[in-house]
Amino acid sequence: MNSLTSRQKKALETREKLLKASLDLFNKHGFEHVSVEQITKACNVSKGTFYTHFPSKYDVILEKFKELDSFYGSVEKNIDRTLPASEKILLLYQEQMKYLTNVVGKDLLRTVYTAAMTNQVEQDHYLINPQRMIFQIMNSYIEEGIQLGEFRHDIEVNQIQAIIQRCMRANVYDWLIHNEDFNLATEMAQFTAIVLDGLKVENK
Amino acid sequence: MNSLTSRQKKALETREKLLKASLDLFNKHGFEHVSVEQITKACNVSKGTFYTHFPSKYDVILEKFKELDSFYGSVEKNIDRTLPASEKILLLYQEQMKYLTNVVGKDLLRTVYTAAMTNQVEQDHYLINPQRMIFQIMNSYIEEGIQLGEFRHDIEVNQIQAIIQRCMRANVYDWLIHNEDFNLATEMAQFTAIVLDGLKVENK
DNA sequence: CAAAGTCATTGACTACGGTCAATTAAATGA
DNA sequence: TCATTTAATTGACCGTAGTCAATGACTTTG
Repeated sequence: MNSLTSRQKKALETREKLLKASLDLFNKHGFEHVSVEQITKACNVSKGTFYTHFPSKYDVILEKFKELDSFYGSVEKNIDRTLPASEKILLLYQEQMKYLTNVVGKDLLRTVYTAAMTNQVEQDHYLINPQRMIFQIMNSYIEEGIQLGEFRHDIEVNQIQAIIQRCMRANVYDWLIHNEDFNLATEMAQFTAIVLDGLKVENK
Repeated sequence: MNSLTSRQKKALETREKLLKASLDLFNKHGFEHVSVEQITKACNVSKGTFYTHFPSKYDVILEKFKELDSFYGSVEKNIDRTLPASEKILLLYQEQMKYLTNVVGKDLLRTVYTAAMTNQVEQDHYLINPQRMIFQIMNSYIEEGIQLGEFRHDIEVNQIQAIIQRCMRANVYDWLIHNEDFNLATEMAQFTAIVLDGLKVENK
C-alpha cells in the first residue's frame, strides 16, 4: 500500500494538477505567453503554491524533457546490434530528432537550451549531465567503435563522446535559431555523418 | 560638414552616453545584474529615453557585438594566402575564439546566443545573417577549397558553408554551458579539424 | 517673428517572475 | 482528547523590462 498521508496525497495531487495545466497551456500558447498566474488560476491555487512545487516556471519543462531519456531506452532496443557503431549512432540520433520535432517541439526545447546557458548554479546543466541515458548508450557505441577499429584511437574516448554530443547540440541549436526552412532530422544526419567520417580511421 | 541640427546632435550624444554607460556597467556587474534604471540614472535621463534609443536592453549588446565583424577584416589580411583553405579557416576561427574569450566575454555572448533563439521576428537573427563579414570571408575560402580540389564537390557550397559555421556555434554554445573547464580555442580547433577532415576529398 | 509641427524626453503605469511572513489544517504525541 | 509540531497554502509585496500619453524645447513654414 502507499505510505502517503492524506496531506501528502493532496499535495501530490496539487503538484500533478499544476504540471498538467502548465504543459497544456504551454502547448496552447507557448512558454513565454503563459504566466504563472494563469497556471495557478487554472488550478484554483495561489501563486505561492506553484513555487512550493517547482523552483521556477522553467523547471516544469525540465520534467517533460526528462521523459526523453526513458524514450532512448526503447529506441536502443530496436537497433540492429550487428551494425557498425557509426550507423547505430546515426540511427539513434535520427529517432531522437523525430521525437524532438514531433513531441517536444521548438518552444520547449528553446527554454531548455536557454536555461542551460543561464541557470548555471554549481554543477553543469542537465543537458550535459553524463548520467543521462543517451550518453550512456552513446558511450557504449563509441567504445565498441574504438574496440573494433572503426574509430581513430588517437583521441580519448570521452573526447570522441564530447564531440559527437556537441554535434547533436549544434544541429538542435541551429534548428532553434532558424525559421521554418530547417529540417532537423536531415541536417543532423548530414552533419553527423561528416563528423563521424572525420572520426574514422584512415581507410576511406 | 555634418548636417545635424542641434537637437539631433543632443539626441546622438544621449545615445552615445547610454551606450557607453551600459557597456561599462555590463562589464562591471554582468548583463543580468544591471537594470535599465541603473543605466539611465547613471546618465541622468529617464527610463523612457533609453527605449527611444534602443529597442531593448539586449540591443545595446548587439552594438558591441557588431564590432566583431570589423575585426575579421584585419585578421583576414594577416593570413598567408598560399595556405590551403582548411588551414585558413582554422586560423580565422583561432583568432575569433581568442577575441570572444578575451574581449567579448562569456556574459555578453550568452545574451546574444539567448536572444538568437527568442528574438525571432520575421528575418533570421544577426548571428546567422549571411551579410556578416565573417561569412563573406569564409565563403571565399570554401569556394577556393572546392575549386582547388581540397573539399568534396558532392555537397553544395552553401551547405559546406552552413556546416562550417554551425561548427563554430557548436563550440561557442558548449563553452557557454560548461563551467570553467572548457578552453574554447582548443576545443574549437580540434572539433573543426575533424569536420574539415570529413569535408575533404577521399585522399587520406 | 509667430504659429504650426516635430520629436526627444519624461515618469507613472502594466505585466510578470519570484519571495516570504502569516495562516491554516493535518499529523503526532501525551 | 487536547496540545504541540509540521508542512502546505496564501496573497501582499518586490524588482525589473518594457509602454505610452503628455510635455515642451527645438525646427520649419509662411
